[in-house]
Amino acid sequence: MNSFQITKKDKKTRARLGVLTTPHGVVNTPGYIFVGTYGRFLHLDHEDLKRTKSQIFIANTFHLWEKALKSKLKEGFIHKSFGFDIPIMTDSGGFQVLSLAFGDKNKVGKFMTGETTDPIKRTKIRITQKGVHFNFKGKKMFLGPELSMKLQRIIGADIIFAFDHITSPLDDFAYNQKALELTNKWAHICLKEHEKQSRLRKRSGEPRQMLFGIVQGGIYPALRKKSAKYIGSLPFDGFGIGGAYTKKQIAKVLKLIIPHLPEEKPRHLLGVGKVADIFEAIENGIDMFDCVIPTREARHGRLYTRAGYMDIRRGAYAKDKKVIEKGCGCPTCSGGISRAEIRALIKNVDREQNARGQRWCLMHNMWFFNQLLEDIRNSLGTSSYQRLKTKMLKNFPTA
RNA sequence: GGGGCUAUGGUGAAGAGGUUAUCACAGCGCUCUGUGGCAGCGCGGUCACGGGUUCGAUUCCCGUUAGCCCCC
Repeated sequence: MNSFQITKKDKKTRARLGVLTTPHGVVNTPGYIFVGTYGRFLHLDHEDLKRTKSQIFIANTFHLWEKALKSKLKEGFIHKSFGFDIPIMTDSGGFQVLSLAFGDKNKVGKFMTGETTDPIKRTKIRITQKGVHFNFKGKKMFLGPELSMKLQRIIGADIIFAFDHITSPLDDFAYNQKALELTNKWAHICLKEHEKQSRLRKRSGEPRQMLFGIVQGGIYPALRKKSAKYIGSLPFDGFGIGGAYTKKQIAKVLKLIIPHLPEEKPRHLLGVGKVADIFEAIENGIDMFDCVIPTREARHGRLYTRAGYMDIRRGAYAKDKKVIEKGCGCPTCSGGISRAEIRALIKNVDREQNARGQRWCLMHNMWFFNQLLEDIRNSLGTSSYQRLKTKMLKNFPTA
């Protein structure tokens, strides 16, 4: 029921085309994975999502934790409770609890944008061999590999991730080395617990979930290489590449680790997906990636067109009767919804009106990225791929 | 014709005799990378004009102009 077939390999790069099959359908790769943290997309219903050509999405264990435990749905919680019948994956929650310590003040998140070089002080969380203790909304909580596997089994996505230890770009080699040891240890615990959970699922007739291991190692080549070799040798169904980076380091990291991962298994780049990143990742052998950018920016009124960004809130669009992008096949543009109409809605302080505006923006951006990926898949290995890449990099200069 | 009130960035407002004049909305620009939501950050003003009081006025006084209101 679960499988990954590589259908074509590019001769010049590490790029490949593939088909990932899950119990809820297939995913053509390389594919874009939108982030629906709470198991759904704000302002979009199931039909809306389908109309954006979305093949799959990713939700989050940390955010679904409580709801899943309270749910009376014993099997297939995530698909049943939100009514989506496409493939879904869940992140382990590791990133969420560990990045609590990164802190906003340092401007250190997944990417470092601040100037600071002060090391991270993890005062808000306590990391042990078993997992992460942290405070959340005034409550003492704990999440670790074993619990994450249990939760992800209950949530019931088609693909789940191992619980890993992400580091910050500000962590030194020694810290990254220690963190990597934990990630490796936790990988074993996840595999073991996953087998246990899979037997439970089998007993109730549920299909096996694919488990992806995660490569870490920060910005240190030696650690990345070591991590890729080690995690790649374990019996995971696929691999995620995790971590926080300074800008422009993703490509270097990918070049280093991809050769050490099993060719026949899918590779997922976690949390990265600006336009330029897409090409970089695919050419380095990535099959899928998730990113909040398309949906978050849509909610903020930044729309994507082949000619570049467009902030629909600008006054210039107040009386613009044109659609966002001529010839675009998205539900918004093909439905003839004008720029002026979308602008008026998204600028409206009324919650419902605003939500309607966000819905048009979301569907457009999601379509844009799905269509871009489809075009990439169709053109890979030909000169039109290069033309597409050149054009896109020119029109989306900000990484 | 007489009397009153007001005059602060694009708009609506706040403000105090003395360092970088406040807020909201609009405008413009930037940002968003393992996301919940009308986002965040930044840039636009010398406070109608002329004169006076004062060490010093956008803030006090007079006049001009404009707008609003009342009376004849």
